[in-house]
Amino acid sequence: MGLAKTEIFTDAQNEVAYYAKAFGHPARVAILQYLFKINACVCGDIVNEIGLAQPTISQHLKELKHLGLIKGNVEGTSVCYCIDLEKWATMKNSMERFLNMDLARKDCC
Amino acid sequence: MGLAKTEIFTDAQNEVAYYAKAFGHPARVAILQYLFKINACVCGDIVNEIGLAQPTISQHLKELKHLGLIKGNVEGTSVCYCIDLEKWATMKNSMERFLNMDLARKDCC
DNA sequence: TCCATTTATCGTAATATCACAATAAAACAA
DNA sequence: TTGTTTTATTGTGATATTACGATAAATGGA
Repeated sequence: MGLAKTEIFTDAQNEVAYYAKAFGHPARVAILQYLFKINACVCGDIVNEIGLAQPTISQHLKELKHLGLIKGNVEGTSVCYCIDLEKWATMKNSMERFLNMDLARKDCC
Repeated sequence: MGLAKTEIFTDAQNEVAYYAKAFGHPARVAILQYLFKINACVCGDIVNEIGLAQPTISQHLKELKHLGLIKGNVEGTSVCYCIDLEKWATMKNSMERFLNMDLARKDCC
């Protein structure tokens, strides 16, 4: 079906999956890293930085924007993207709660 | 194309994407949480715990096993799955390095 | 106004993912 | 051996993802 049965999972589980899915493509990982590196907000030279076509980058940016992890400010003919640090913190919280499951666990099998 | 251009990204970027992709489905998140919760290793009552058909669970388990995050021990007719804590730590390291990009960053835009 | 620049959107081809019914395979019990 | 239980595999339909050429839309400058 290509369609996950989100109804049967908890909000927390769906949230982890939701964010993780966004990081499930190296281009989006690279875009986020680049936006963090270039402290000042940067626009479409992301296309030059990453080796993908402009429509492809635009598509990835749209997904990240939809998640709320980045914001885009229109500046003349170009758009300046940057990380939404508040949202990043929220996401990080959710992901870390998941990743830290191992603390408090003993060995197995 | 439905095919990511992994060649143009760094190993670290691809690794984050690789793990994140696995967490990109709530069923796999739920399976891992369940395996952590049931400290003793657990077999196919994962199917009962999660509300998905047996072949579907088997498929998700296969992916997690392929990643190395879980191990399966055959015990008679059933298979006992458990978290591979060592691999989990490796994965966590990779993910946290990515998630902690924000430390050391100022505000933007 | 007309053109150049930049980004977004559309359309589409190739591939991947998700879910499950049907069935096979493996192991044990009677 | 025959049946039972448990898990894996196969096959398939529905949908999602990735990538990009072509084009539209927006803005500023000549």
